[in-house]
Amino acid sequence: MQRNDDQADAWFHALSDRTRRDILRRVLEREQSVSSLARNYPMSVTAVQKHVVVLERAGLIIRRRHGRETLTRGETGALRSASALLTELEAGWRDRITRIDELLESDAAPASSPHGTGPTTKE
Amino acid sequence: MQRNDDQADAWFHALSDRTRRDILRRVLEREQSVSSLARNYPMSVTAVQKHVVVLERAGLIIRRRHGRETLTRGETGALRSASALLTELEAGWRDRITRIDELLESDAAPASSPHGTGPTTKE
DNA sequence: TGCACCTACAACCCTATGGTTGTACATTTT
DNA sequence: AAAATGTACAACCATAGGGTTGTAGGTGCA
Repeated sequence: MQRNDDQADAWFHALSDRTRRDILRRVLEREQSVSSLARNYPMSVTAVQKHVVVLERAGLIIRRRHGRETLTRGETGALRSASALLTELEAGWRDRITRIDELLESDAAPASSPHGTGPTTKE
Repeated sequence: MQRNDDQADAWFHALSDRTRRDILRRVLEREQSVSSLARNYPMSVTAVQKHVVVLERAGLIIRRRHGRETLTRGETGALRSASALLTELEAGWRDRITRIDELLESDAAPASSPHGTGPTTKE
């Protein structure tokens, strides 16, 4: 149950930055390398690379090595789950929200959760 | 168009904190005062009050004065819009995303947008 | 009137976040 | 082989974020 909160924290934090949302938009359309993505923004490649890492940790994208470049593609499953979570929140299905993992039909591996201990919010 | 990004920034930032998501969950069920909300969390009333303000600025909740207390209730319209945005993102309706305002059929007044200038992300 | 309660807000602290530059290394290309 | 490209990562900086305490004012009630 704590794990779901971590997951949601990561999702929404990743989505709270417009650059990251734009990156996500692009890699949902087609797989792209970091440097090709970076050309679209007024910031360093490193900055974009960091954004990509954040998206990856949140499970919103998947990266694979291809030669010297790292191709990135969007992970629609996680996005769908995030959307579903909001719908559940609105609907008040409080106790069903624990089942987020089952919503992920894709192979999205959430990777590590860098987010530390938050408030105990449990009830 | 910039306004939509501000709106989305506010939405997802507000949702990125588990305490705020929990507060939102509660006030979607029933209208509550700040101090009554605060009793559920291991933090000061002031901290909770700040969270409530963040949610309000994001347009996710609405507050009204009732005597000495400030009652808070959830705003389902904004939540629905945020969910719709994710769906659009996933579907790749890139140019339709500009219409967020129309998605808000409710009377959700987005209030002020304290979020400053971000990256130019436009394309 | 007096006291308790609810809220608001300023000031402060520490950590997280988004950005930078610089270095290092693997892969392509010439 | 040499140069260019793509990534990764460490170190650093400034600001935003989440928390605290303290002060102050409005409302309810004995």
